[in-house]
Amino acid sequence: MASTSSAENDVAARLRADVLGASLPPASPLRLMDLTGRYDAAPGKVREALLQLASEGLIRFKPKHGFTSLPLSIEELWDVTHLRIKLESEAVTQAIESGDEAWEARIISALHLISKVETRSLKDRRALDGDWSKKHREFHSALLSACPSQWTVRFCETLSDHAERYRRHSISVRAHARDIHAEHKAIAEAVIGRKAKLARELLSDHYTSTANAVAANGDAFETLAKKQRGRGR
Amino acid sequence: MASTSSAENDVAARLRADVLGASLPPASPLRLMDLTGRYDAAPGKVREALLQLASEGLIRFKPKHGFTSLPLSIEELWDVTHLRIKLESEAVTQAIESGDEAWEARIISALHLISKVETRSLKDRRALDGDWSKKHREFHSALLSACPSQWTVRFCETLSDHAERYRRHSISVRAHARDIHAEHKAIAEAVIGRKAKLARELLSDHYTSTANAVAANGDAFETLAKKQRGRGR
DNA sequence: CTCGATAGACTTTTCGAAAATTATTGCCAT
DNA sequence: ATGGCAATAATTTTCGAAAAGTCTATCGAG
Repeated sequence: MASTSSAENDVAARLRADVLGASLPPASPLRLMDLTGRYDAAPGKVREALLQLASEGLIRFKPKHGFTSLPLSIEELWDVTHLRIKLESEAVTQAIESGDEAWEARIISALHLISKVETRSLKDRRALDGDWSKKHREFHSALLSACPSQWTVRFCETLSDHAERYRRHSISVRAHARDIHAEHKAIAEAVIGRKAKLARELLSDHYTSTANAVAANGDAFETLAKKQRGRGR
Repeated sequence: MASTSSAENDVAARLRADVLGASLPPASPLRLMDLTGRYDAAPGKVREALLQLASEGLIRFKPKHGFTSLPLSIEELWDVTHLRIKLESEAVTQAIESGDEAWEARIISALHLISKVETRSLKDRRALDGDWSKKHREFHSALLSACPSQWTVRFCETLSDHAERYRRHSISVRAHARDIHAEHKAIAEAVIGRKAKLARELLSDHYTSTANAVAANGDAFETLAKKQRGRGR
């Protein structure tokens, strides 16, 4: 979360991208030796990366039984979504109160970069998901970057990761790209215009409709999870 | 947080107790080899424990420079306190809505155990801090144990750890023992009586007055922190 | 006397094989 | 057939020495 300095710990970063990016099936065991092969790293290094992800709640760890990816559940989806709305609304309100021009510039910059990726994705329509997700994350992070409460933004980032895991597991991000971009633009304008109440409402709608879209495909992963669970025991 | 299975990983538990219990000075480097001696464990094991604490934000980690304990700052104290009030109020409200008899029993049980420790501390007045803190933590945990939002509970526990770090660094917990016990009793009664609004107010007062007591001694650790910081660079 | 570079000491980090633990398979008795 | 038991296989965990990196102190030049 705060400790991965990008170039430093490559394995942890790639592993996280795979967990978040739905490259790994949910609720399945993550065998240490498979991963040493997959990432070409020493067992100890992989173990360290796995432990780090476990501490963020992205995977589960049972002391002598190894690691497993988490199942997806509709209840947790809504838990994450509701809490995220609550915390992020608060964070944005505080950011609006104490944000300066540099903060506004960061938001506009991030919004621009998202739209760049989106236009690019019209031509080259595969595998932009990772790129788009990164810019999307940075946009929401920019919104919160003027919030004086470090703990609030930290929790928001954690929830953001988990929300992304659900999003990437169920829907193709490009599916509703146009709508989403309009929403982002509206949010950015409300925030920079210092309209806290409007911003909160837009943010709430934004996350709620995303969660609804995920939940619509939710039956799929619910049954999948059950199947996996049944096999596991 | 969730991954330490008590007896399993001894070093991490002891290290955490020392960080929370103010046995280690704030804002000072945690040298790997010192700790291997202190806990009589292999370097790798200590490193693992250190990384775990770093992921919880209890210590800082710079990739090739090792670990340092965190400084104490009044701003962070209030950040933790305010967010904790917000989240824990919400969690208690939800717990009140959906708690059953077993939940009520857990609260009463935990309250009883606290008072036991407090009466015991009248005779044997030293080194009960660790024991009292443990029971105190369990009481607040019991309050939240019927909250259906796992994420809210998890964040509350993280904040609870950090609040304890501040408390233990500045004031002797027994100092206001009688007042605190009355507060706990009042909170328990409000919660079990399903008076959500009252419970929220009491909880808020409880944490605010603790934070005030810590902040009153705050000048001490602020100057200490400055001295350490000046020496460090 | 100040500044910069180089050598040395000290810390952290990595790696891979050995050890401990758990899961699986095949077998025998009931 | 079924249920328990033992041996085997697979996997995780540990350990310590070697390697890479960082900080400090000394020495020489300007």
